[in-house]
Amino acid sequence: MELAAKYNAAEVEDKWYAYWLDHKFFHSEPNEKEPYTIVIPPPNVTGILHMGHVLNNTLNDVLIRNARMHGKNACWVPGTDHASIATESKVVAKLKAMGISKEEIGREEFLKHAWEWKEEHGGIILQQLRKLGCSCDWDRTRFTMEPALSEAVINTFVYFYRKGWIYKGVRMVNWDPEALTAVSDDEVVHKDTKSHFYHLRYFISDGQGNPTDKFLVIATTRPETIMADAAICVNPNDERHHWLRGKKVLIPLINREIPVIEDDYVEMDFGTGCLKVTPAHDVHDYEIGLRHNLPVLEIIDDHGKLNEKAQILVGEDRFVARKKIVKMLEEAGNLVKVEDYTSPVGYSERTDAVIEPKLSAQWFLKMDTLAKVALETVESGRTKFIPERYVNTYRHWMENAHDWCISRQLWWGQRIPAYYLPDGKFVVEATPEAALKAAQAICPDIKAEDLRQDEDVLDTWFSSWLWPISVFDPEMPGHPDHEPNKDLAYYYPTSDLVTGPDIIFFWVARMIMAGEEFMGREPFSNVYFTGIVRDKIGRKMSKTLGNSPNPLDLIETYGADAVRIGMLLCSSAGNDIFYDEAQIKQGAAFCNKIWNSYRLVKGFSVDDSIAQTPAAAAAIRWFDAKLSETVATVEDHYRKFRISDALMAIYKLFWDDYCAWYLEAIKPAFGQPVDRATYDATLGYFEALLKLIHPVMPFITEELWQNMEERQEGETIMYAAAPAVKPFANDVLVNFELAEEAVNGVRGIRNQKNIAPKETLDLKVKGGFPAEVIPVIEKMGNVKVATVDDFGSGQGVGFMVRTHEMFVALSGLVNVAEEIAKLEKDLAYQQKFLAGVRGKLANERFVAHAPAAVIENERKKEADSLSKIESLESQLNILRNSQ
RNA sequence: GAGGGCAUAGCUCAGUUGGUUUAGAGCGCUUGCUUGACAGGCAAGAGGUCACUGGUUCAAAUCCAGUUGUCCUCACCA
Repeated sequence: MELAAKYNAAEVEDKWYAYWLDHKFFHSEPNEKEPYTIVIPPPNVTGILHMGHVLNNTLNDVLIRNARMHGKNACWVPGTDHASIATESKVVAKLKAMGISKEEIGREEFLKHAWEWKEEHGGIILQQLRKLGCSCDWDRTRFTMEPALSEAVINTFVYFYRKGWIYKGVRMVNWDPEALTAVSDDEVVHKDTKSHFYHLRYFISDGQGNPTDKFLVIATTRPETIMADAAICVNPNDERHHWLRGKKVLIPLINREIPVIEDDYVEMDFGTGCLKVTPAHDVHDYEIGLRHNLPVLEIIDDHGKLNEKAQILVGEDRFVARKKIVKMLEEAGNLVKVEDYTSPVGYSERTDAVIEPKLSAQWFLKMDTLAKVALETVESGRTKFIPERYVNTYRHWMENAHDWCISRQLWWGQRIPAYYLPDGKFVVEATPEAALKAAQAICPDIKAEDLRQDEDVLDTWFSSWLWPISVFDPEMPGHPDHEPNKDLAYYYPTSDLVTGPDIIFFWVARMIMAGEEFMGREPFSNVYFTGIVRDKIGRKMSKTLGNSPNPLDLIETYGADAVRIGMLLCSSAGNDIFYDEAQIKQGAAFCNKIWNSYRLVKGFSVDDSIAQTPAAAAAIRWFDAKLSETVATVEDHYRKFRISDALMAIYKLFWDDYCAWYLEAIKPAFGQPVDRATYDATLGYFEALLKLIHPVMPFITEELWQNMEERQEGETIMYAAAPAVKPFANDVLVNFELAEEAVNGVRGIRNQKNIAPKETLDLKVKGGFPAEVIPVIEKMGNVKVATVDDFGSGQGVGFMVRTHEMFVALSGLVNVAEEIAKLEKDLAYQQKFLAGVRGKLANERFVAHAPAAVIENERKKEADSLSKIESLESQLNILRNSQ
């Protein structure tokens, strides 16, 4: 096959991806082989690919392809997440643009729109993953809201309800006034926000609802909530306020009378020591209210606007109301002062709206047992975290886990299977039919139309926590007695999970809980936490900053292999990634290097009749060992999830060892053919290199592998066996390194003296140097080597390769005074070094305490140093005599 | 406020349980090369008081304590 002069990534990538798909190479079925399983962290169904996905899925693909080439039955299950809040708000926005509100059209109509949206946008991100080269088993693609998986979720709800771990309760929840739903504690982001501390004067009531001239001062950041005040609270130990005992005060502007109460919760030295208690609109106030039996008066509605119970400013948004009421308070003489104040305020993770604490009826799942078990899973090491330090974070959360608020006031999601009877009682059943039956057991006359299903849906994480189970066997969850089906029995537990640390609680922890609860064991053996992708100067990638490149543009420009390399190059586990396009360029350059190294070899003409050169023989002996050594290193890196180190080891093997040394050593002179043995060995090494790098660069490796010889239809590098480690002699490596250093020495001298590489030099080497690599030195250094006992008195420059002395003969080019100065400097250093080593060896305590190997090493240093000094002195003598 | 991570070359990072002289790599930088696959290349080179202070040890980038800087997680005071 002819090979293009340049690598055309776009063409090659589409061709081979289609080929892989056609042959179903990504598809896995249970068989007798050992499984290697990954479930994808399901991206939001409406999402589009960003750099974080690129990093995550490249890592996943590297692991899965590597496992496949190591003979495992590799299965990577893809899919998407219905992402209830994110998707619902997108659909709401779309409808809004069309002038439609969701309340107007109702639940069923809205869901139709949502499904339409899903059908239209849902597949995009999965298509984009194909561009990246991801070898997902697309036949197994799942969606968290597809019927089977939804059923699993509902069954799970029923299961926990029957177990008594799900309960409905009125709680203070985090209300998102924009999305109009409660969100869990974990979905609230606290941000320091500039606001004001308003000091307000509350007058003491005379008992008839009239103000006296006495007053107290409270400090608040939320003056718009004073109409909902139920009491003023002080610390019982605060003597400054004892005079207030039993008194009542009047809420400014509306003059409603409220009591002064005492509670330890109030800090004496914060603010004025007086706290206004607003049970309906603050979590702590709610608790104080419970302790003191205070009435709860809600004055803010679901949209964050004041309602009629506020009496004033009705219908105003809470923030507008704040501004207005401050003015009113000032005019009424209740405003003492305003301070600037910065305090943490909760925002909704999804909509960025300020969270409003709100009292409402929600469903909760008890966490205590689940968390305890899941903590043990990780502490025992049955699931390992990489990097390990995330175990600390995990433990902290697990030990403080609150019950999980699982209901959401949304429509896009699995609807809670609770059915209310007209009298307010409810039953929990998986289907309306079962619910009717259950209801009739309570109240025999009841009919289907009398039952009303709960309006709320379940938190998205309540479906994704089943992911490693439900993708294989959707019937499994909720039926603990159910025998796992064939797939689940084979693929569960999965092997590795690659995800970001930001969802360690949302998702990872909860999958472990579900895994332990339903399967009795961990859902995965290893969790690899990636870092967050940041830009070059460390900022998070974001749409608003515009610092996030479109991965598809990058793939188009540089090729998917280059993008994959670029992301992997500087991605050690758990460290944030500083994205820089230069890394992708480096990846593209590497593709180019691989391509051209193959073009060189392909261009050789082979002559079966000629013998192998000694240089080629030495190079082959060496590269054989070097390859094995590197493969061992790479495998070790993979085992430890040091993916970027594995990549770098292969990169250097390919570029430095194979291209710069091996190919140069075996390359025939221009116009000359190469012998058969060398040619075959070279192609063999090239194929091994392709296999080694294939998990990282799937496309170019397939292209070249297919080009190397006529392959059968259905053959692929994807299933080629990874190069194995063969035993090798270490001295083969050491001897070649000596040759490299000798060549480097000669090149250094050329550079220094401005001698053209073409000019052949005479190199004298003292006896004892390994003879087998001398042809390599001659070829690579363009020198004629003579092994001698003595360098004689000719002009030239000496240097040392470890303990071996070398001498390049040069006439007329040597500045004797300069050389002498250089040698003297080296000599001085060696003498100082020797003194250091001898000092150490003279130290009795060192000799007494240090292990024998360390002392032995010091003695070797001493001997080497002595020999170097001797050599330097003899060279100096020669030079001095020549003057 | 509580807990945790990190601090090594201009940048991004290794440094495998303390022991090779002068602490490594990739990129970048400097210098020189139409070296017959590749200028997306080749060759040579410069560049680091291992954040600071103290301690343990025969021996510390590595272990311990403190300081400073930085990042993250959790909680949150009205």
